Amino acid sequence: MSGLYDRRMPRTKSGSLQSLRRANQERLLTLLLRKGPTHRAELARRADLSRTTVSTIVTELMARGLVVEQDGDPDGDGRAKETLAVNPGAAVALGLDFTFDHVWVHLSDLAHNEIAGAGRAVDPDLGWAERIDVAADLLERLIAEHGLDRGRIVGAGVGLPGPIEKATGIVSTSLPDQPWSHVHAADEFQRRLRLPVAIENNTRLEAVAEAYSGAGRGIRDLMYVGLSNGIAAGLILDGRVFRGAVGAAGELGHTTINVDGPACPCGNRGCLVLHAGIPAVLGALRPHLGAKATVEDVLAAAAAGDRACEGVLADVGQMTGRVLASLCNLLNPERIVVGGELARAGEVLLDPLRTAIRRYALTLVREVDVVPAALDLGARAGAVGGAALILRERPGLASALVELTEPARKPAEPAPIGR
Amino acid sequence: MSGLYDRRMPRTKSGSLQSLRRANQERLLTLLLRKGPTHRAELARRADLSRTTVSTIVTELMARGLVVEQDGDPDGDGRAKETLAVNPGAAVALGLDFTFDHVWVHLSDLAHNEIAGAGRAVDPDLGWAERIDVAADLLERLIAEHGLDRGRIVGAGVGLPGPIEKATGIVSTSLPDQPWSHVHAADEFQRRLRLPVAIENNTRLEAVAEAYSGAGRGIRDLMYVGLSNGIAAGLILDGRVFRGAVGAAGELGHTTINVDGPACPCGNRGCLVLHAGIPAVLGALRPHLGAKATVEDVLAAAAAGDRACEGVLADVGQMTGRVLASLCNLLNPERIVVGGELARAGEVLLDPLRTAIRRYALTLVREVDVVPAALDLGARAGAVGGAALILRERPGLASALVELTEPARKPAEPAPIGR
DNA sequence: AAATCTTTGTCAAGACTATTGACGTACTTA
DNA sequence: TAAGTACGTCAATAGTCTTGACAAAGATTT
Repeated sequence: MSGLYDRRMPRTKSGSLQSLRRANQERLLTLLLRKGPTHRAELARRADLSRTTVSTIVTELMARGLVVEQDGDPDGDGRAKETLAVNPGAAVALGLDFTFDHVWVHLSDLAHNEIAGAGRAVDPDLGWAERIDVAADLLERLIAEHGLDRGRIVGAGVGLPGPIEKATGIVSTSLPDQPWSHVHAADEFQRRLRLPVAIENNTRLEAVAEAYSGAGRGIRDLMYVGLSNGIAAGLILDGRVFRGAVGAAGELGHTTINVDGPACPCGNRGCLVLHAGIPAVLGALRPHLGAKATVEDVLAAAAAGDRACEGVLADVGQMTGRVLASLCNLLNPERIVVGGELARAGEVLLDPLRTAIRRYALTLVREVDVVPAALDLGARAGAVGGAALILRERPGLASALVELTEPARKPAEPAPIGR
Repeated sequence: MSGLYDRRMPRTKSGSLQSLRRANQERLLTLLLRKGPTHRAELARRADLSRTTVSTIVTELMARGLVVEQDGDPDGDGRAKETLAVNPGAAVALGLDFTFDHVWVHLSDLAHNEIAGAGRAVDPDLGWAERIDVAADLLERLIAEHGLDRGRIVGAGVGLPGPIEKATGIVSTSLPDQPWSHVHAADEFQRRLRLPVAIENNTRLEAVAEAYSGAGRGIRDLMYVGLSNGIAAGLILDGRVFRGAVGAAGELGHTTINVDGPACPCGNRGCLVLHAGIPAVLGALRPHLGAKATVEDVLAAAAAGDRACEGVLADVGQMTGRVLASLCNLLNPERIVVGGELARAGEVLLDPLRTAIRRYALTLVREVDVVPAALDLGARAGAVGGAALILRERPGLASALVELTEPARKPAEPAPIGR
């Protein structure tokens, strides 16, 4: 996982006395980041430190602007607690998402609040370098517009289409006409952004957004399923993003559901995506709605009670559910979040999906609950997830925050974002 | 995961000065346990400690008998290194495995070497309590026979048939006639063994044995597939055992491979196990080999070139491979280890399995390599895995080792193993 | 309304640990 | 044989955290 991150950690000699202080600073900061606002005595208990030590460290952190006092609830016996919290404005996380025809940029504060966001449609044929230019342009505007300090951006989570090779950070899609094919994305973004960068597959970022601030909050074993042109999964296993040996985990669309089915460009027959992807849905309804129908049209018609549309969406749910049933047997997730454009069909699709899981999965595992993506983010989900990924998984985030506010540090470098 | 472990950790105030020494002791010990023998300067670099500190700590650890000097390779420039290693005999890990007709007991030293092991066939109808009695009896004999110190056993990894509920440690098989159904195994073994206990599914323990000392050594994302009466997987994801939301992850046998296939007791139709489980194999060959044929007979016949047997085993491989292809798309493992009784068929089965994966999985993920289980452990694999699980995943093992050798500690308690 | 209880946050003194810098040692290379 | 290199150890120093005591702030009881 760390392969995707810049590893210029502050080489503090962990274990030494000098760094013991630093380590404890980071520990308290991490506690505040994870568990939310608390008071000093509680922190002391959690971190197994004395109240005295916590006091001195908190004083330092407050002087650095990383921690602020809130007015919390004056509950409980004894003297009133002085509630402390991480200063959400102390730093910013950046999320970028590149889909085949859009570029999205998102900035979150430390509390996952949206600071700013923007998106722009791009020509599907646009090259990758130009796409980065678009993102840089959007980012520059947001920074200028909101008067942000570049030095306070603690990392960028970047979503790209296709699998990302974990070891190298190269986009290794097998389709040669994809703009990102074989681009060493980790390096490129590193070079352009001068930030710790995490490259991730689009769907995986949507999963992250749902897992940390959407319908999957607090779930350790989560499966996010994106139903759109392709069908893919983003897995959160044991509370962490799972990527697979080479970063290719999550492909669902090419699961065979019908050995004698139609041929697929992938080389097999009867793949799920041929029956349940958006092109298949539109194809099936072409006689009914005409050749120019869009997903919007189908969803609208289904919502209005059109039987044919309802039927096709129900089939999508049923077939997807059958595949998910097997995967539930294998992975036993606690929750499945269904997202992507088709998921907006709602219960017309979800109900048959649930039924299929209950029917085809084993007793214990079919207790999984299946919910629609909760975010009204739509296409922005990927970029939101990118920022969330940084806030949750960037190694040494607390360390970076302390570093960022080092009293005797040289003035922030220019940190060029453009080329 | 920690739910399965006894949590009586030494409540040292981590972060305090007193425990800083302890923490560093444990860190060096952990380094030695994980990375194998090294010398002081190397340890200092790895742990970011000064050579001086490492020296003093190592002296203490040697006085406690946890670390010993070896004669290592005198390579490199400069003064010869004094190679250090964990004293393998400093502690013992216990593995227990309960299959439907056997009880296995295994003791490993800290270097995963076998100290002792034993097994006994039991009546399939035997109750769970009596099975524990059998295990306790075997264990007592081994302890007596080898003159072992009970106080040095640092934990027990226990394999049971069926899924184990992660939160409670209850065996939650849905079959009411299983001896372990609904037994609160974690509690029971805790009570009987007075040890940190990890309860795990049999197949998962076999996976652990392969992962840490067999054909899957060093692989972060590993899939172990057990082919015997049932068909199940044990997953090592991101280097750790994966259990799923309620501990039921790993079921492969009831993946539907044929919608119109025969009915299965699980309620579905055309499950893989109906076509590729041992009963199915024997059933298919009954006209050919007779009703009394065993797996041994089939394997022997296939090895001798019997076309019918070869064909059936090849079919098992092909069908299993088709299912694994989908799972590779989802999980993108680095290696698949095939174990269980049927895996002993060798290439007759593995070759079609590989072919199916290459044919049905996507480009990137089908580079997975597929190997047979390397251990000549046979049925003992589960017990070996139990001990390995303790050595690799027991939280605070290093801590326990230090604790164990505390200079001023009260004499080891009787630690009754029987009732 | 006063007294008591409980818990929080701070202060000063003391205990402990790890580092620094220097030294002797042991082995390799020229 | 001499120089070079890296390892392991020693004494002195600097730094951090804890202990124990105390004032502060609110809740509860009398």
